[in-house]
Amino acid sequence: MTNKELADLIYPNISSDVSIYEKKYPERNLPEGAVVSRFAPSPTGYVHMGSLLTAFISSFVPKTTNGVFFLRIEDTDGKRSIDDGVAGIIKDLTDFNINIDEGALDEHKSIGAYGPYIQSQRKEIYQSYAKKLIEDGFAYPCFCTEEEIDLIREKQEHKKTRIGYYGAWAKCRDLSNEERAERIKRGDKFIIRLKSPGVFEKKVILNDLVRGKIEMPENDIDIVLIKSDGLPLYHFAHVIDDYLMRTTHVLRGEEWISSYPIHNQLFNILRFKEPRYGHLGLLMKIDELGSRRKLSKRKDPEARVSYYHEKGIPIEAVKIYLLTLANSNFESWYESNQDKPLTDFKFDFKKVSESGSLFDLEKLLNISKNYISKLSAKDVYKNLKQYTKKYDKEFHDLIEKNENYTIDILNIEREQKKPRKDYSSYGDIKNHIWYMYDDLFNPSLIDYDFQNIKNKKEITLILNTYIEKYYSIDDKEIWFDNIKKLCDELGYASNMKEYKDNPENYKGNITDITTVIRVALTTKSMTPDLYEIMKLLGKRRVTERFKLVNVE
RNA sequence: GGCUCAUUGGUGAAAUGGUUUAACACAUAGCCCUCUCAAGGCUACAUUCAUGGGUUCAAAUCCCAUAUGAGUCACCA
Repeated sequence: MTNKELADLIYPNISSDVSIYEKKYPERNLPEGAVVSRFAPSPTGYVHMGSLLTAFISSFVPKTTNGVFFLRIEDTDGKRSIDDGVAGIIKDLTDFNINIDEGALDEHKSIGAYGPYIQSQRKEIYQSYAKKLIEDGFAYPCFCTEEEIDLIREKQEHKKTRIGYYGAWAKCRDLSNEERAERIKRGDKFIIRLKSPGVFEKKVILNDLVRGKIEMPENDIDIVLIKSDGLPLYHFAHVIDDYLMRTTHVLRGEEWISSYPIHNQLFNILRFKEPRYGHLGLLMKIDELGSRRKLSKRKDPEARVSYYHEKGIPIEAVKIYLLTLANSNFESWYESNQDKPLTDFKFDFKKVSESGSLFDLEKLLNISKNYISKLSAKDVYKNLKQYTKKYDKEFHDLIEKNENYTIDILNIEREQKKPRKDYSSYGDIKNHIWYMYDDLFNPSLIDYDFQNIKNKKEITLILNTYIEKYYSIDDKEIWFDNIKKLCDELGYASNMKEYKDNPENYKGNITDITTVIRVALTTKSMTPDLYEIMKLLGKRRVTERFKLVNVE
């Protein structure tokens, strides 16, 4: 019995003429140096930050080279796929402004001429190539059960030899076609395995975009090509898809390095042009015991893309952070090109970190702080409104009701060469400005702490004297002069240098006085510029809040 | 266990055989400025690049061994 006859028996309704696919998906007509890259996740739930990083880089490079970035859904494992998985991925991507040129839009729709972009819809293509491989003697049906495979592994472990289905261990490899046909006709379950021509002692070299040359043994394992459900395994699907979709650059996590020999072998056997590979370091985190480990979706909230939305960390800041992790020369580039779009940055694979980066939330927050500080108050307001609409409805309604007032608050010490950097995220803003709103200002719940001045009578005296004789908010200098006069009248030093020289001459100094006023107005001893706050509060509210203190 | 990769300060890292007594950024500490805070300015923070050998006039940079960490060895991706 010939291979062809066997192949026809296995796939009677599939054509092994793969040239139709070659014609259907021709080489792309793109300018010299254009990169075609892709993001190929499984729909297993929300996107991991590490995946987002590779997705981001994958989308970034085509943009700077006039190439194509596409999305392919790898759902060949029915057990892992979840409902709405595709929608979740697309949402995470669009939330991070990662736009695809081609690919799946949802379970049924897609854009681009190289589809379908969902692997479960490409079954026939894979089977067609599998059939061809059987005809050419590079693949065969394997009837081993799970138990038999386990047994082989046990024996190998016992003998301390390499584990896997290869060489003499591959029981079904040397079955005769007659025997194969007989078992198929008998209805035995089977899968399609590669008849690997590899020799373990020989080496293959991966010329990695980020790591340079890596030498590995050839693959000699008869890996599974097609599972018993008729769908391909990752390796087979990857090779066929990225060839047919004319991918030029495959960017993926470093966990894939060790399967490169398989991919290389498959590309050779199928006579496909191999794409370039870039293996990115994994995102790490220090765990409770002080050792490094992979950032885990299950254990670490910050591994989830949704975490940043909940916190209100600007997408742009996360992108900037991701780029600083991804490319070591990005940070200095950004430093001097803040006004330019991120896509102007020339991404360099050689500048990609080879070891896994520690994910540093602190640094991200700092980047976020800087980023927010450079926005206009109006933009901050807009983003804050959008954020609170979803995560803090009460505050959302409040700032919407007081739009201009809120913008004024957000503008405090903003329009200057070195703006304040108070807010590390939109979720953080309320903590900084809640006291500006009467609705949130509930001093009955709070203990005032006036710091140095503890005497209630003295506090009342300061506040009363101030409001009666020295209150003024027309001009910052006059305002400050008045505070100084208040100090002089009550026996506090209005000049700090003088106070430092002769502290015994005074009851205290100007900072004690401003602290009393500040705490009375805000309950906090640390706030932005007091003058600005009073100006926005206005005399009515200042008086009211002073009275609240007096009541005590 | 086999194979593979990695290892520079608290963190991200630069440097790829010689202007390095290791850049820059975050964090930390101190000082200055100052109505508080934040910001900003200044200063401090690895005599040393996991350890041990070797090559070289010269090594964080090349080689070997050891240690540690990571990844991978599925009809998962």
